[in-house]
Amino acid sequence: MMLGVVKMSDVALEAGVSKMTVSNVINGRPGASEDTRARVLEAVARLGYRVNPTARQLRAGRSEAIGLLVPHLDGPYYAHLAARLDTLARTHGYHVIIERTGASREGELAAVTPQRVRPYAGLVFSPVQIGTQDLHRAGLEVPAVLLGERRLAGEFDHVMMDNVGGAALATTHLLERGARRIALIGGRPDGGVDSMATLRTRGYRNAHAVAGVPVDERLVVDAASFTTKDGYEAVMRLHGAGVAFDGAFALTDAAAMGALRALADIGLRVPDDVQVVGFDNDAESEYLVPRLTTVDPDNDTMAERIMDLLLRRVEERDAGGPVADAVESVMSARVVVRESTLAHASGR
Amino acid sequence: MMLGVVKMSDVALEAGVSKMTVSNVINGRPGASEDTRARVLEAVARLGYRVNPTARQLRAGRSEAIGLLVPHLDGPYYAHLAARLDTLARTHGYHVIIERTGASREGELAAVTPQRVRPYAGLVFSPVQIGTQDLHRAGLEVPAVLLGERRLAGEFDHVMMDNVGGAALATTHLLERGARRIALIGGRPDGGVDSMATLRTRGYRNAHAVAGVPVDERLVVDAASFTTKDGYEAVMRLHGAGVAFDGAFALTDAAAMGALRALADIGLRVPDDVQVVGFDNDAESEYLVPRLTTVDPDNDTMAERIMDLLLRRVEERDAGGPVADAVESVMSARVVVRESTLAHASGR
DNA sequence: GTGAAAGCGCTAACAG
DNA sequence: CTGTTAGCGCTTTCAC
Repeated sequence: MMLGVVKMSDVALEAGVSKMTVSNVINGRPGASEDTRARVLEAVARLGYRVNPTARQLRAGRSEAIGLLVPHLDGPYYAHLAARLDTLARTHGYHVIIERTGASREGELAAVTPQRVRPYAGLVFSPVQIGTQDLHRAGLEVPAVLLGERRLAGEFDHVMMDNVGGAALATTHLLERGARRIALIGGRPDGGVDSMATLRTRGYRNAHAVAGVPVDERLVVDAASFTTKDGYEAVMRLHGAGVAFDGAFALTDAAAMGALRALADIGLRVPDDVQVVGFDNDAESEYLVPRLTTVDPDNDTMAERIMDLLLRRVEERDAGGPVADAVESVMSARVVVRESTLAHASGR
Repeated sequence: MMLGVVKMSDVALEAGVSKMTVSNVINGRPGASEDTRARVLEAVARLGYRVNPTARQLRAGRSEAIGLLVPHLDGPYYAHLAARLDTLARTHGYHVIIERTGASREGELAAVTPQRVRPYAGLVFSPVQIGTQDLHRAGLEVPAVLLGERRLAGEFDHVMMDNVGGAALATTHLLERGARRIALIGGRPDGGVDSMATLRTRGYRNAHAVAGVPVDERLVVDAASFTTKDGYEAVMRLHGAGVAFDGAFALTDAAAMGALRALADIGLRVPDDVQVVGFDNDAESEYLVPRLTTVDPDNDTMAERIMDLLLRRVEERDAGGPVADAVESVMSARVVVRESTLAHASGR
């Protein structure tokens, strides 16, 4: 049980070989006799040697850490994704490290600077503010998979959830159950750049158009950052303004939860007076009172897809071969029907 | 806009000085004329130079990253803590990197190995399975603050929430509101090592003892990992076994949420038939139906305390001076009264 | 099959 | 005040 840090030269000494041979054995490179290999491994075990990732990286640029850059960890969404990605990564000898960008432009730019990103074998990045141009300018040096709401044409693999489609599904579900005045909690007008909010708003409008139901613009209310509190306040504002509604589509389950609470305070029954649908299928949504109908964006499949693409890129880079074209992958969403919408269609 | 990575020698060349001078200027070390300093900084700006943290670390062992080792990110608890710590760290030029240990012994041991820990300036670690001995054996080389449920005597600073006291407060609150048969959702018998569950269970028993109310052991039901699902199932088991109760203390807000849902399914009204208290004061607990009375462990103050202690240790180490004794700090909890317990005491 | 030399980008220690 | 030398622990290159 020697004290101090054991380094490769210690192992070399112990095994009676050179550092280089130790390095070769440890990295599973060919060109070492069975005998030597065994001696080295034994020395490694005896001394409890572990490579120093910092040194390896300085020299080889390699590491076993995958960076996950997320705007925040407030809700269960990114936390769950992180857990999922980490589990997948570990089956391949990597592990995931999470960094918050704070959802600000500066935060995101800082997080993708070469010196912050270099320690990672690969990067999973969910950009909120910055676009392909910034990313290109930042000169991202490590394999990356972008993740997010917006379509980001460019040189990076990109996995998106189907925001427009999922929102349309949710809205159509409400329309089919007889709702005609559907509040959109967290809705946002189409602006310069797409975001989760503008895309889901688009889905809401599309569904109305298809069904031939007009949208009363007063039903579209913003909800700052889609938290429970924001959802609560949005419904309260709606009620305060005297806008009547018989359905509510909240852009997130968290916001839906706040909306449910607000409806209870107002004295409106769910689903009898107002039917409610959320988006995300958080684990908790199944246990709300009433249980929440929601859009399941299939995050588990999404996580698998992300890790798949990223590891492919990492290997591709290690192999030093040609670089495949960027892939764009859109996950498909589905509606999970629960108590907050009527069990039976009430005509149409 | 030169391509490739700009290194310190490039800056030195550009500024007409040596690498060492560049290093001194960049690190704000004294001993550089105003003139030189200006020239260097200008060159840095012109070339867009940024230090390579890997190299710096290999040489100096220093970094600006603080590692936060948590068992999981399932609930809002650690996610919120991470956000809080990160915000605090950034005001001091550090940033927080989160790693999941998976709450397993192996996961925790792996996370604290020298090579995993070395990249950090400091460590915040919430151990679940491993104890002071393991930590000592692991030979933690970086300043660390332990965080957690259990009392961990030893060489490390330690910030704890008041599990026993908080649980006693919650239980006393229920007793004062007239509850006499209080289910303990997630309760666990005192075993070899303290854990969040055994400590809160102890508080529950203490409060009963003080009030002179006996505990019916059938009211103490385990709840695997204290999730919403676990809370739901625990109450259902209780009901299935025909155990009556007029109060419920859930070890976490998440479990309380599941308990509320189960009570609704059973047809018991909260707080009229059963009064419910949670623990954590999650942001969502205020928006549940009914709003949840809960124990607020004062996580924000806790985060400040943690960062405070850690940065002090980091500076201490940088200064190379004597090492101060380990500090143990227990945060104090309070009860936040909401709808899930009766607004007026009903005698006693 | 194995090893010696060189150096990744940076900084501590000392010399000037 | 500024520069030179050495070396952190590892891997790439190339010789044996």
